[in-house]
Amino acid sequence: MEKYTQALPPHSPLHPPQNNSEALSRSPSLPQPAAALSASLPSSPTSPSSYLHFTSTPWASGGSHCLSPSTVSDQDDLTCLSWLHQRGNLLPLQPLPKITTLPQTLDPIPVQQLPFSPAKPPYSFSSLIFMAIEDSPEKRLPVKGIYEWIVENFPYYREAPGGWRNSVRHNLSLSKSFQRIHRDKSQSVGKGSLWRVCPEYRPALLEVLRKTHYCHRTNSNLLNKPVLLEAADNGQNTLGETMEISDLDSLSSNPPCSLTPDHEELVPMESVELTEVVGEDSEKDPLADSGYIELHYYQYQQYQYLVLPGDTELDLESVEILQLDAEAQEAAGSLLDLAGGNH
DNA sequence: TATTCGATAAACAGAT
DNA sequence: CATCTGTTTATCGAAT
Repeated sequence: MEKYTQALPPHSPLHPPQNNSEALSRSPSLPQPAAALSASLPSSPTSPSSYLHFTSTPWASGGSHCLSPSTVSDQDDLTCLSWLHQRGNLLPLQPLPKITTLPQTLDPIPVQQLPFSPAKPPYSFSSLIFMAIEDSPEKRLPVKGIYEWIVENFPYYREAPGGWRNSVRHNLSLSKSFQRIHRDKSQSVGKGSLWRVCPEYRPALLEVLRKTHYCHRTNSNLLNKPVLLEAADNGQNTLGETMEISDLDSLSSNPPCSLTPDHEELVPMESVELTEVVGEDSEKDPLADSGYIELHYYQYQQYQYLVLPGDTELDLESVEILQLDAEAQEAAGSLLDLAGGNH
């Protein structure tokens, strides 16, 4: 099944069923980060003067990813690794277009001009909203921004009846995973509030995404838009068998998420250097644009995880998860502190 | 078979 | 006034 190569704490959202790797197994109290990190991170920690900027695509720009200057508020998330796209020395990634197979026009494409109808994405609305918000520079979006992100990244919704927008709003209101944030009236542009992901539900949302991805993959690039489109084109049921992952309710007993300030900033992780994370076909999906496919880096409780792709495949089936111990955290700039240190 | 969950529709109120 | 946003309720189908 899934290839995890380390030992996660009992409360890990990605606790592996088995196959703990001794080489990557970590105890928070046993510093040995170099070996752990070097297992998947070729280079070792170096200059603290280099920092990784956690940034992402401005939701309204519709343009390329991760090109906007980083601000403090841009860097508040541990899961978005869009900064990877900013650093040519880290990844052989270039800023990727959001949609490589569809014209990025503002005008909707008439259905009759499309060679086929895009297949409905397998993701639940919660996942779509999650991706949209996480792909925003400040990890918060207005409803309209969520709409636009979904339409931009999933052509299905470009043509779908408008009811899905109602579903988005319904999901935002109903789901505990999302928080409504009142806008600063002095700077408010547009109606409504901003929405963000409740930090405590982020691991679960990530897990849902990961499982959804895994369950629907037929190749290593399941989520690539071309695959989605080709599947629809060929009438293949590449994404047909939906498997709903509903583990969010397992968190329903958790204390209500707090409105702690976003984590942010610059994280010294010069050591992170990845190669071979992208195949020759660099067409990306929205998850990949946000770093979900290539790599996750997030905090859960007192632990932090660095989820790396496997040797060559860029899919979540073959990721490796590294639990960063205290020393690694220090080398990485103490992300615990950045995360608020409330765990 | 009952329950759960997600999707969908609809109604409504408030804000812009 | 129209539109958008947010909430709530209800229903349905699929999965468990």
